[in-house]
Amino acid sequence: MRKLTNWLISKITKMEKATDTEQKILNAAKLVFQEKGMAGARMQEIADKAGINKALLHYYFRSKEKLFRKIFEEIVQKFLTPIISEMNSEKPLEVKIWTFAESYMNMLTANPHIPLFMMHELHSNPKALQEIAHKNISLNGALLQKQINEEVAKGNFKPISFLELIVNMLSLSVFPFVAKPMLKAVFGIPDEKFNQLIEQRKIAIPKLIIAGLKADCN
Amino acid sequence: MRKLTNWLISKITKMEKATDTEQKILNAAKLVFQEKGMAGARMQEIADKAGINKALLHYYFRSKEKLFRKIFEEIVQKFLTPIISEMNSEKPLEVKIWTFAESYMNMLTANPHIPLFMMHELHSNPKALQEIAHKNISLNGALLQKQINEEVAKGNFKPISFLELIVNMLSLSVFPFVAKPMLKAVFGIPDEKFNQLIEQRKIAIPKLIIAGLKADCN
DNA sequence: GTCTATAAAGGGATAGAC
DNA sequence: GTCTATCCCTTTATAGAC
Repeated sequence: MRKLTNWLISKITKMEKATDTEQKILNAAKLVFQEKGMAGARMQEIADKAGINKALLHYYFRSKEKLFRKIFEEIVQKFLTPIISEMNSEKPLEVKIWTFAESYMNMLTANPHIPLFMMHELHSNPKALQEIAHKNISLNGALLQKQINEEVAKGNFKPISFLELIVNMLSLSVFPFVAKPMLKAVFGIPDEKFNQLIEQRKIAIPKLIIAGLKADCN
Repeated sequence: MRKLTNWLISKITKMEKATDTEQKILNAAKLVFQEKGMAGARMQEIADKAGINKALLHYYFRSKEKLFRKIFEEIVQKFLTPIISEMNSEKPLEVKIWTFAESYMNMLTANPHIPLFMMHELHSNPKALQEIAHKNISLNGALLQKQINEEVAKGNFKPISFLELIVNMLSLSVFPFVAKPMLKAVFGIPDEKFNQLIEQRKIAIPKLIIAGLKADCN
């Protein structure tokens, strides 16, 4: 009986330690991969940041490749889900435009490295997304286009394809985070001023997008 | 006399070969570095693409680091010079906006990998640009701001900082090239449709920017 | 200048003890 | 589960012949 109890305790302890360690690894890996990319990341650095050693990394995730995929999938999800679910919602078009900019830039402010990381890795391995993309809900372009066309019919908006609209919104929202190092260097912008710029864009972007849509602006 | 002639011919031949080989290396390195980034690039691949062997790479450029810097500087120049010289020109503001979008996207169409490469490398080594930036002419923000303020005073434009304006123009023009792999995967866009999108944006971007500036659009 | 061969370092992955 | 020690392949860089 005593033996059984000890066995249980040990088992549970190990399980807790396991999930704990696994989480520490994932957190460390997320940091390092986002900072250096797949090619630039070093298993040693991930181990150090997680407070363990390389061997244990391979015990949990058999290879660098496997560990990377896990992180990559998670980040792709985080990047795409908000866009897709917002655009697929039944809200009125103008509401979507307003809420998307604010909520998305909030997410990016909390995770500023996501866009550049994702774009870079996607560029060096375009097939990687194909599989992941199919696991997710996909964007309902038809719905969005229908909403646009309704506004056009009412004489409120000029015609535009949903793709153009999304590219415009993504460009204006995401690019500053991708270009942050350049903006800092070329214009000498300190962090504080960058944050102000982002804050201000949560309002400026919807305004710009809508001004571009309005039929009475030539 | 015959000997001297031969020596000269050999010397000249070697010189020609030298600049020729150097150029082949630089071209190959440009391709590989842009495709894989500094960390992902392999000297072997550069040598193969240049039609020579690794040893010769090190003969011309002592290290991967040195070769990379050369390429990186050239690309930064190519990315920044058009923006800066266009914005520093004395043309009227609206003309700048129109010509920038078209000429810049033409350059990017011919060199589609430049933005992502530059952003990625700048992210992993922010100090690198500091030195390069100082070698170049810098953007004259005061001139641009003066032009904006004049239009505001005339009642044509709403107030905006030159930084916001530039970030908007850069975002809309550059982001599609950075996001191309994602757009292809998520929206299933083939190359041909992507090119159409870019072509169409040469006109759509200036229109959008100016609609956002016009005082009579709310 | 260009090559082949090789040194030297880096870094992912495994063996085996605890 | 976690560690130390080590393997071994990859990749940068150099030596030396032609």
